[in-house]
Amino acid sequence: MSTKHPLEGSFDPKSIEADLYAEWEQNGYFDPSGDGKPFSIAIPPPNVTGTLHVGHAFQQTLMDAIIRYRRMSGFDTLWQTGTDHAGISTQMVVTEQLRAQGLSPSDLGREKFVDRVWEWKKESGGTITQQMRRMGASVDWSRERFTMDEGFSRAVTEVFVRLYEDGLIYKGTRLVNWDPELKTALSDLEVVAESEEGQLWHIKYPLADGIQTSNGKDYVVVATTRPETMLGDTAVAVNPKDERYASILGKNVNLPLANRSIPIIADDHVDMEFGTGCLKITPAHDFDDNEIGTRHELDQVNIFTTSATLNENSPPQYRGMDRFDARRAIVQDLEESGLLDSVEPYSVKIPRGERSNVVVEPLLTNQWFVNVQPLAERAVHVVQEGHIEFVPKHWENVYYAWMREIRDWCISRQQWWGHQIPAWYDSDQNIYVGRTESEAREKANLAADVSLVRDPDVLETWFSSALWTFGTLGWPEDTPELHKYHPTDVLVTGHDIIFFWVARMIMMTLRFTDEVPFKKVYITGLIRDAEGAKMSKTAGNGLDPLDLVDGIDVEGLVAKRTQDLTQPRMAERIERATRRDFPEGIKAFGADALRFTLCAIASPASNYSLDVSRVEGYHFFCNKLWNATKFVMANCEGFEPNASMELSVADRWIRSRTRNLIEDCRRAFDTYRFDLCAKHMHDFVWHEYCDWYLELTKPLIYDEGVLEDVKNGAKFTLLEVLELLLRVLHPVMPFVTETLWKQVADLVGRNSPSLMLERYPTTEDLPFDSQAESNIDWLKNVVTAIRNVRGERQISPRKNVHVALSEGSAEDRRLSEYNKALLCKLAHVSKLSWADGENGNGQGSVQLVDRLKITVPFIDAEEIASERNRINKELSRIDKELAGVEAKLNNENFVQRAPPNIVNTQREKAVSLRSQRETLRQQAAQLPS
RNA sequence: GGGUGUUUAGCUCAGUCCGGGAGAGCGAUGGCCUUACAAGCCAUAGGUCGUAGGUUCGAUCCCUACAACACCCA
Repeated sequence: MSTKHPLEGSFDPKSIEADLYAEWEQNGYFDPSGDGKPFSIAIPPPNVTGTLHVGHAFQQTLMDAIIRYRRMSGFDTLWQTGTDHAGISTQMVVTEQLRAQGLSPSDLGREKFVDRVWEWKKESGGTITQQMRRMGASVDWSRERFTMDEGFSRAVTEVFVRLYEDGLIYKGTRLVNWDPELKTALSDLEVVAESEEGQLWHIKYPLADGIQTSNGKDYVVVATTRPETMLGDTAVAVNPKDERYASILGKNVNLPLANRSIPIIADDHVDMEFGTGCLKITPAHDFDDNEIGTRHELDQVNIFTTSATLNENSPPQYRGMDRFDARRAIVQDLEESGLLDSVEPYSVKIPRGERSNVVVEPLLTNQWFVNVQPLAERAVHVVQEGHIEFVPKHWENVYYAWMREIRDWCISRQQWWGHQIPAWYDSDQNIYVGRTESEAREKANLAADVSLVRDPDVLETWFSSALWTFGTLGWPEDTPELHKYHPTDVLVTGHDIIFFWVARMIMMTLRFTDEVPFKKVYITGLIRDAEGAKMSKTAGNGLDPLDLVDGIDVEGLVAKRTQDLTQPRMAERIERATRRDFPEGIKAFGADALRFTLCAIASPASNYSLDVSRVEGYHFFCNKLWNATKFVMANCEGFEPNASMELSVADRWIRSRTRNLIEDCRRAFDTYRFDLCAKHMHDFVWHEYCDWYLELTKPLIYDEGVLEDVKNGAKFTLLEVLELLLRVLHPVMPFVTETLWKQVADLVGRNSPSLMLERYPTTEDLPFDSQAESNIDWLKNVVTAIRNVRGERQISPRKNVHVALSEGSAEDRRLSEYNKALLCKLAHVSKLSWADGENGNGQGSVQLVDRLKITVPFIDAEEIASERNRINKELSRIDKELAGVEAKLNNENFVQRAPPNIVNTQREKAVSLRSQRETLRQQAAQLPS
């Protein structure tokens, strides 16, 4: 036992967080336990190559708050954690490592390469899980899963084979996003389209067979941002309503350079206003054109190799050229032959590979697809029927919109790292699918001497993460965990992956477990910087959550934000902005402060601003709590819980208010209003418990004249409420509350080994006490009124004043007598008396609390003028308010049609305002001139 | 072009289901080192609730149109 008082000094998050987390984890407090109702959350698995960014910190904080709240409420909670294998990212990381050693993946071969990836994972794949610990995430580490684990991989294979057997997986040649550098298909999410400066080329396509347009031209002009794709054109399209081209519909144009004749077709998709209203159609290299091509059964002419160089379908002079070289050559050739009509600057959305940053090419390739239409119907149904509920609700519409227009899902990737597709080919390219090669052979009754080659492709990462909720619980085995914790209760995730992940989880889980994956989906918005700008590496305005926890100096921050920029020229601007915004770097605010901030900004809006000054404010809040505990401990040392005691009105008041807090916080948690939850906690701790209750106990504890029983009552309540408070706050700020709780728990007879295993308070714990509440409300009003006068007149806090009360009700008299000691102490009043009749009028500053008149006598004549000003100001405020109330009451419609209680409220208000006005008018008249 | 969301104090945002007295934090200003906390205490100022209509006795709230901004889809 340390002899040093553990709460000496001020709050220092560093000194408490790491040890505490290790203690929780080692003691297995995060594991599911108890015989309560199960409650489970599956974490959106972060990328194993990733580091914790502010979005993770945000979502995980909310999940942790939920899971801690439920755990404390007696549920048998499982927070399932794990990471995904992030096919492309991981492969790139390891490829980069090899390159540093002068090796390439092909030098190693597939098997050895994959071994290297596993090695990497073992050594470096734990960064993000260590960072999660720093944030206090109470996930069940013992059940941590990885999408490439053996068990999970078995689930992936099982799903693939069953979908194939059911005819829902097929192989086909379709247009996909193709990364010509990584040489693989990409999902839409891995393609980032941003506006870039480009050009729009207007090209003349000569009409065939000597025909002419209605205005006598022997050519049409098409506009394109990608002139090289003209070599793959198989039609020119115009709008069927476009009279300019009606005469040439169905005729042909001679495609320049390629020397092919292609038809002029009509399609509604063509925008008559855009350019000349004439659209070149390249079905093999453009998604829109591909749809048009399908509608009109056009040929698909693929002119690119998988490296995006021109292939044998292009004229000989361009073959082997890179696509951008070809563009220059083609433009030049067109110009020379007089077919380039014009060129204009144009802003183009350029799709780039998220990882490789090269321009992504729509390319026809042979890929595996899931036919999702049959799965989608039921997935829509479960949401419509309320089996899955989106929070906030409006995201359901986004989900429906996507599901209505759902397209087949390309699941194959041309990579080595990932779940290799369980399909084999014979020499005739016949496909055999099975859980293993022998199963595939068996099913097809293949002779042993037929040689098979396995499909080299792997499944995309989203295919495996679609199985996350049930795959992590042991499926396809029929495990007890599946029965107990599936469906999970809530999924917390961002709106950016509703389609890629949420929708696919719903479809796959329904298909294979006949259950929904989760009952609720809490959709979070995007965290932006203090100015509301999107955080990005390019803009250099990102914040690392751990920098907010541990702090970082300005040099470190600048270095972090300017390294590895894709646009190095931004570095200077980023550095300037960073030095401007963070001249002293970022202080160490601790995990609790960051967590509290993240909860506080989690309103139902779809964007939030993360302002560092706000984190600092909540860091101060932690300190406030720390100091309040210090105060309580200093005054309650050796408190004897069995001593006889009497609760004062202040004690009864704070207990009643605490009950209110518990009710508010529970409701906020239950409705996922983390912002309101944080607000309730903050307001209560700061403005009720500290500002008022602690101050109210001082006279009770310090004054010698107070009965011992009353002192005991105050000490008891200080401890009792503090202990409850720490429990209420724990789900949001686990570290500081646990540290403080360990000081307090003994004194109130609580002996759980950890606060996180304690019971979350309920409204049963404390009574509502309306009498105490109105009593203290009165006291607060009167004290504030006197302080107001003191503030305005700049009366030193050290100088006690005399206060005269007059008018007011019998209840005012009773309360003033009852609360006299407290009132005098809090308002620094040395003499409080009731002035009868005319006595005291006109002698000082006046404040009104309802009809009670509070007079603080003047000290000198100079104060009189400012007092007159103050009264006039107050009178004009009252006049304005009264005018509004009277207007209502004079309106017959209001009196007759509004509910009686509303009318009464207004009447009472009018009476009170008139009386106040009268008192102030008299007061003004009596002021010495 | 289609859809969704946002618009409230200088800044960031609450304002709850179900209409009836405009709120918080930060910032600003003035006064205080009052023995838990200057990372603090006390007080003050500041808003025609985006615009225009409508419903209603009454609209920040419900309805319509418009504007600006953001995002998604094409």
